[in-house]
Amino acid sequence: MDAAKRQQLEQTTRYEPGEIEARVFAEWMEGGYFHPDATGTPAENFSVAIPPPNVTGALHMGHALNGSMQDALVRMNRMRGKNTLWILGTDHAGIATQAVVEKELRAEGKTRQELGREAFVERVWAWKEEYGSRIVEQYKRLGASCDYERERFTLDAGYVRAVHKVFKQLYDKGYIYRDNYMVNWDPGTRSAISDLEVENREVTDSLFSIDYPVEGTDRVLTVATVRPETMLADTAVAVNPSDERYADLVGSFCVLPLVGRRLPIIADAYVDPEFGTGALKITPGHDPNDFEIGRRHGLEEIVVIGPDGRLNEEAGDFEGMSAAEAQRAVVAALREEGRLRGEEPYTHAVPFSHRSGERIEPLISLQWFCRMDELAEPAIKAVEDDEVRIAPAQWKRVYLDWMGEIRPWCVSRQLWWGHRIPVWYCGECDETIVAEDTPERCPACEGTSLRQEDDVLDTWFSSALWPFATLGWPDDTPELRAFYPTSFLTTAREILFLWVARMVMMGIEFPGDIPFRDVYVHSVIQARDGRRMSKSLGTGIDPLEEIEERGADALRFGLLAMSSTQDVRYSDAKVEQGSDLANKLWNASRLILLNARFSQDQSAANAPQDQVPAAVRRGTIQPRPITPEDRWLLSRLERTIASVTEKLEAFDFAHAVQECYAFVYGDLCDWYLEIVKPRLYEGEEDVSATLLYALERVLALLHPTMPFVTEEIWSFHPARDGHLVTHAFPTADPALIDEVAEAEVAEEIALTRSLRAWRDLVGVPAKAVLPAVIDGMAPSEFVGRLSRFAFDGVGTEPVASVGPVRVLASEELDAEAVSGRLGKRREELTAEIDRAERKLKNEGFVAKAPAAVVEEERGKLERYRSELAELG
RNA sequence: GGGCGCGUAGCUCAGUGGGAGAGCGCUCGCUUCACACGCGAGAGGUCGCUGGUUCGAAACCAGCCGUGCCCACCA
Repeated sequence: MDAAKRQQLEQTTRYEPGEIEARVFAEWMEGGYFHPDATGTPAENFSVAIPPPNVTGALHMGHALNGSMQDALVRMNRMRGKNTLWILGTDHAGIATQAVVEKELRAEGKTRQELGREAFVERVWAWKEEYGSRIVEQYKRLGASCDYERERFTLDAGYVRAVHKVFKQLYDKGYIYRDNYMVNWDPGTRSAISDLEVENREVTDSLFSIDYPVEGTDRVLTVATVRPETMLADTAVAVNPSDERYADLVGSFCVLPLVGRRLPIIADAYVDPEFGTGALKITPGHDPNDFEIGRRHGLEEIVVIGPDGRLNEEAGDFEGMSAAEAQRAVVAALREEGRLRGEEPYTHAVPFSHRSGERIEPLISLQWFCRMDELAEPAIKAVEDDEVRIAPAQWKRVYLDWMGEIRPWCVSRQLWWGHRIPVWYCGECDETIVAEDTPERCPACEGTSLRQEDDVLDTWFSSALWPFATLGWPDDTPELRAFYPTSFLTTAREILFLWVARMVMMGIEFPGDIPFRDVYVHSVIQARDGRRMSKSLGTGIDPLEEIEERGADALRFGLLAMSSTQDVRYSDAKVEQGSDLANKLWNASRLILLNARFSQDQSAANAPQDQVPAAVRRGTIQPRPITPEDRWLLSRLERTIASVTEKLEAFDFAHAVQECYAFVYGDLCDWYLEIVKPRLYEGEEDVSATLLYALERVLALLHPTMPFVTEEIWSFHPARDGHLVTHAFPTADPALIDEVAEAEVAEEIALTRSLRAWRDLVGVPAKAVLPAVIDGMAPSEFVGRLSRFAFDGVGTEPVASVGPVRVLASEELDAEAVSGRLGKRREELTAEIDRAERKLKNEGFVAKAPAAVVEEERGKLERYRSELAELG
């Protein structure tokens, strides 16, 4: 360490992340550590494809949590010498992005229709060029060690090729088809959306009962509906085939009020005879169930509500009204005709668009669909066989249940921004051409008047290709060979179906292998008050503000600490705990680095080689334990390394970081550093070596979760040889586990604590050193120093016992307080003895509990009794 | 309607069969030469309720109460 660095370290008594993070990140980028060569095999390498954020997005807590988890694993594996790739990029996010640009246009008083498709799409690209990399920059603030040189976008040229190839192959296999079918129509975006983009909400509507006269009789069938306006499109009335009340009417006709259309009365098992009157009006054009029934019975499909949510020319007098207006008008007309039998409040689940928030209008339209059964089959097997492992375990079940009932996927969207469907229609011979590249002429008639399909693909169609399209598929690239399948995916559970399942299906179908080995479904971080974090509710907490305030390491630590398996409220205290830890590390390091005596012969070029590849620099300083406390520290450290590693590998990030915290605060700082301070100040080389060794390992162990502070401290370490990012991740060394030293020092620590507690309870002045003698053992020097007792026996009468220690009378001691404390201790012991005795008198316990447990209880009783006897 | 969670200290959460834990907050004492974003010592829980299994239950089982999420085509 040169003089300037030493001075910097001496003067900086607090860790200040703000000044450091940007510089450290720039060093990493300059070093090219995040940009691996495409060499090796997927089995040897480690790779992760980031869930691509929307180009319109700003980093939110979900990203920050997700990113913290991925980065922890990515960094750990990189430090293990694996060729590690974390690929990132953004999603074109059809609806969201189109909405942002349309809003801009509106502010200028323009619409996209005025602009025209081509100009509009150009405009969106311009927007993307200007703002699209914002979120990528924000990931850097978090410290995410992505390969920023391999950034991808779901609409870049290579990606478009992949999408076209997939579409064509699925079409050629007969999975993709075009059909007039009932879809979830979102009047807000004026597009069809998939089942997964619909959310059901409880709504209270009116349930209307309407009389439909039966033709040729004076009977009526009373039907119930919450959507009376759709009656204009009714094409039948259905009853249950076993319903005797109506058996004689099946086959005859009703007359539709207001319209006069003849409606066949049909029998279908779907109808519940218990509900209402047991007669159901059938509207195949505007109800998914009725649609199914209609197809079963070959009913006419009439559509009265158009894509704009208004009634069309089929609606006669009601044309042009909105659905709500039409409802009022239809009800009024029915009432006038005396057909309205009743009206009552009715609460039920109603579909709403996840995208626009508007109520879904189910209607029949011409869309592109993808049949999923065949694709799902191997994707089910992959998860059943744990080729793709989903954790926590309950999500495996959820995945399999959903996949078992998978339905066709509506993949077309009536938008302009996105992958325009690679289908062309021939204007001359009606041929439909599906091609990867724009065709010159019709292959059937050689005609050249080809018109491309207007619709674009669902954004998730391209997202589904993410793990392999980003690696260059469909070309056989070095990246694909080195990094596919990827190793790990972490995701929020809400996109398990929307995204994860589809990647598994597409991965197996196209590159021919699963897209990732492990999926970890993480918990949701809620707002501080337990509500959802959401922009619209104003409950979001901005991770960048938190980074600004406490540092990226603090936020990362906090989020990981919060992320147990259950959903959890955002906790400022956990983030603060992270910044406390960073500061603690910084200051403990200052103590070590400014006082340790380092000489080159400590650096062990002959360090034992283990499994860490040569490409990774390994630890360079060897410890020199000479006391039990040294061996204790090293033993505790190795245990911590083993445990933290195990937790990280099991995606148990919360416990991993908490254990790091406990080791640094407890074992290292509260005890070991306090214990060895005298030796350190004397310049002892042995303890210096041990401390530098321990610090190196601690920094490496913590680097995956707190990369900035550890990298910065490492820059002051005398053994430093390059950045910490590529330093070897510590492997626990079982040779350093020392049970004897651990037990011995643990006992001395316990004694120190009880001596301190005793003094506090008796009210001894903090600085007073109390005379005492100790029976039977010669404790380490630190026990007396840290508890401020002098075990030299200089003093008068013993006045109290604390374990093996006899405290001697001195003027600092208040006799009354001492005897008070003594009495309290007697009470405690009596209670404990009573408890243990009762337990041991229980015959069932002695007979059935494991011998070790009984023995332990006997030992305790023994100890309590003898302590009580000593107190007199 | 089906499924999955959760209910533990004032707050946020750990803890899957052998004497209730962490962080924050609170109380008391310390400007001890790494750190006052610090150090030391404490107070504070009939572990939602009721039954059951067990020598032993916060943990396992059943029921109930409260609460959250996912899936679902009864108008």
